[in-house]
Amino acid sequence: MARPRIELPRHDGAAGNAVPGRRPDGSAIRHLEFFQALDAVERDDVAANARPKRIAKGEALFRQGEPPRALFMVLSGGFKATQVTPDGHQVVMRVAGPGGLAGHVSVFTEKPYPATPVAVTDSLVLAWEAQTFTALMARYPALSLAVVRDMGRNIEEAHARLRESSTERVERRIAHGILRLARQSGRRIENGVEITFPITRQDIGLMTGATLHTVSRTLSAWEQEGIVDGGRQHLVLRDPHALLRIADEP
Amino acid sequence: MARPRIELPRHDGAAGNAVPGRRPDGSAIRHLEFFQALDAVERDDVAANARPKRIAKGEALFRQGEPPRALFMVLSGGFKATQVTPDGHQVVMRVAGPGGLAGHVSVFTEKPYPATPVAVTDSLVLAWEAQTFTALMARYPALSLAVVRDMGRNIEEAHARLRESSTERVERRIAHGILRLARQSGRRIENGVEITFPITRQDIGLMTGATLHTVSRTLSAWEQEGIVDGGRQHLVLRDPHALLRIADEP
DNA sequence: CGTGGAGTTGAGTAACTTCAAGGATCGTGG
DNA sequence: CCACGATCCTTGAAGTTACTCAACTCCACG
Repeated sequence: MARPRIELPRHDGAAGNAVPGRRPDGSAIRHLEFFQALDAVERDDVAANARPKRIAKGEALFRQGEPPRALFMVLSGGFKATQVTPDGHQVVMRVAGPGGLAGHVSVFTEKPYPATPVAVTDSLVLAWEAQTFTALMARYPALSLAVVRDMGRNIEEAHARLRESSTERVERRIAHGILRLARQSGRRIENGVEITFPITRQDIGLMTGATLHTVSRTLSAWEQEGIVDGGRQHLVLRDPHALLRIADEP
Repeated sequence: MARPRIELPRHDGAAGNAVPGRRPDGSAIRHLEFFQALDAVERDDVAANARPKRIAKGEALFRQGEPPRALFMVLSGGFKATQVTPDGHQVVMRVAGPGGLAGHVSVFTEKPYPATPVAVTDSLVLAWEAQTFTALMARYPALSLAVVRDMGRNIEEAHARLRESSTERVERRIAHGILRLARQSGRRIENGVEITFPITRQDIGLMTGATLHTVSRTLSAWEQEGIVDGGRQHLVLRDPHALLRIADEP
């Protein structure tokens, strides 16, 4: 699973990290759910128009405020997109794993990127120039529909979080946040579900609208009850069903 | 501006309220920002495939939980989309005025409608069958791009609210909520901006994650300071600049 | 002219945050 | 290989925001 650490990031940000070697074809994206509705020819063309890039752990794909020149799809690794408010607060808007799009919203609305997606692991992404991708969408209706479906899911998730954050107490929000993470990057193990995404208490707080203190306290309590098993940047759900109960009941 | 009260809603919900008279052509939608990127021929075809419907004040366009058979565009009037949580809480997810889409997200994700949009005034909408609209999108790339742009804005708004609800105090959230309303349905008047959308304190609370009590207290305080002028289901911003200050400063 | 939805206002309190301090774990360089 | 700095995590105590509970007023409409 561990990908060899890459040499050194050149320049700042994502610039100039193109993967040496062959240009991508359909085989790189065939397995992704996002592209299922495209046929082989379409996938090849879409992939051929992208540039692959490696992003080292801790590097940003792009930065909040920059004009949206490109849009990305995560092939491997993962990103957390954090937004900084004018007064210095931070929020984690989204975590994206393999198959996730990033930067597309800004490309379509033609407004600056609203957040900074930072790689939480060494990652591999495909990058399309803004105009290239919209041209592809015009050419392949199936691609447009895939985008629209993906954005629809984004909206539903955002609305779910919105609903949670204004009707639910912290404990339940944290439960929901963790379940969402598990759904997105959980792996069944021995006895439980492991969250493969490296994430701190702080991050969970920024995702659920709580302080890291409250998150820590809550997770400690759950650990007492055998519901989860925590570690540094690491979390295992021992009893997901109990979490579901906390998330959905009184 | 006042549209004559329509006779009587037949059946329940939105069924059977088709407007008698001519089928729509491009002229019905030409002025809407959403359709700007389409040419006249495309607009005609898109409009010709829609059915116009009148929805009386208080009626629902569709109901949360129903399968998404159609998607709608508001031509006149307005809707507030409220979602009811499993445990009985309510949230106002969105208000839509002329030019706003409704139900599209569910059509694309193929999941049940997540909320119930209720007309706050007698309203006129266009309705497209789900398959009809996706077929139109496949035929006209410009339509796809318009949809994608609109959804992008939805996402940005949802994220903005999400950020607000987890980093800001009630007073600022209320300020933001009211400014958002004003931007969407505000009308410049004598001295100030009137919110034409009929809305209760309760609704504002459900939009901003506050109780109606807190909203009432806050608005009362602002009224004292001459920032707003309130009435029953009615609100005038006397000093929008002051609200901006409250929304964006310490 | 009464009824019910909408709005106002006060008092008490719970849920979280803030403030504060210390402990655990990682990885890096000597 | 071990020491040390930087993160990350834990836990206690004090402090506040905004919610809950409760009572009352105002207005629009039939």
